[in-house]
Amino acid sequence: MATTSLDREVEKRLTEHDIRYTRGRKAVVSTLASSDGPLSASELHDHASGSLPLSSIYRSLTVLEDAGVLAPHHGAKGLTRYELAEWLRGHHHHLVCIECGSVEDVEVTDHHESQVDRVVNEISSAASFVPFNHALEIEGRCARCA
Amino acid sequence: MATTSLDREVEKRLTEHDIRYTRGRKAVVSTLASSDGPLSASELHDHASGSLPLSSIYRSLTVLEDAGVLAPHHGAKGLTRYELAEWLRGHHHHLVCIECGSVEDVEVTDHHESQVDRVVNEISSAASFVPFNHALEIEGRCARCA
DNA sequence: TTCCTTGCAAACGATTTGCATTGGA
DNA sequence: TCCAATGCAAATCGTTTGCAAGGAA
Repeated sequence: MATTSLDREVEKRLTEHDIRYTRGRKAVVSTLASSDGPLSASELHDHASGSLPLSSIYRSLTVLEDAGVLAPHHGAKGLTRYELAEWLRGHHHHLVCIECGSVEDVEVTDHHESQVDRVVNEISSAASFVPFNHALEIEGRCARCA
Repeated sequence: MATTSLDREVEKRLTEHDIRYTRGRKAVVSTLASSDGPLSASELHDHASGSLPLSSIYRSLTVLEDAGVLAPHHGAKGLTRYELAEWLRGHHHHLVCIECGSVEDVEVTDHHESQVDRVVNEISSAASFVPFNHALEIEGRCARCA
């Protein structure tokens, strides 16, 4: 497991929070970094071939979320999947397949993003709501299932 | 429990699916109809003062979702909340409060909606994804918590 | 050494299901 | 009547937690 620049950024963030960057936590971060969409605890468990116990994965996920390294994504069947936070991965949206349940990340052009932002701000201010972030989820059939 | 036009629409839909529109199902639909946001099974249970057993509520939710009367919303803590489907409630988006966890519906003007639609279509086609629906979730602080 | 972290197993809470009973068309 | 729907209790499944052992500063 090579130390990447992402590792260094995460480590810096964790150090600021007095949290150690351990084997299990590194495994979770690096697996998520190489995934093209959010993963659940059990998917991470499978990916590690069962070497990390589920309970440890859950604990890592909680710690990393609290430290702002990961962001949760709540999906069908009550499954919570995690992905790297936006300051690490960049802002993106999700394509959720109604057929196979997969979630795929998509980058969005600045042009599109600014349009979404404007809509978000206008909707929010009309409702006296202070927007913090937004998520655009597109449901449909992925290239494989269509 | 008066029979509203909504009741008639739901009943028609259920009849087409050979499903009965019973007491428990009516209670679920009417509670959701008068709510200003999606509700979970236990919230519905509370709302009915415990008169409907949780298992029956879950079964009603499943049946009504399959019939296209309800739509699920997956939120924090793995909670699944339900709301009336769009053909009954109209298209809308959600304001999710990061402070109190409440989910509030917001109507969106046609102008805003068409902008979102365009972005959704362009993102999708670039990813060979066939969009079916979309959900814009705005996270932030609600008027009460801000 | 001193805490933080990990593993395992037991505990939890939301949701599902088996089965006998009830109820609606 | 007859089969779908309901209620209760037991079973599942994702997730959390207590506690003792292991590991990093």
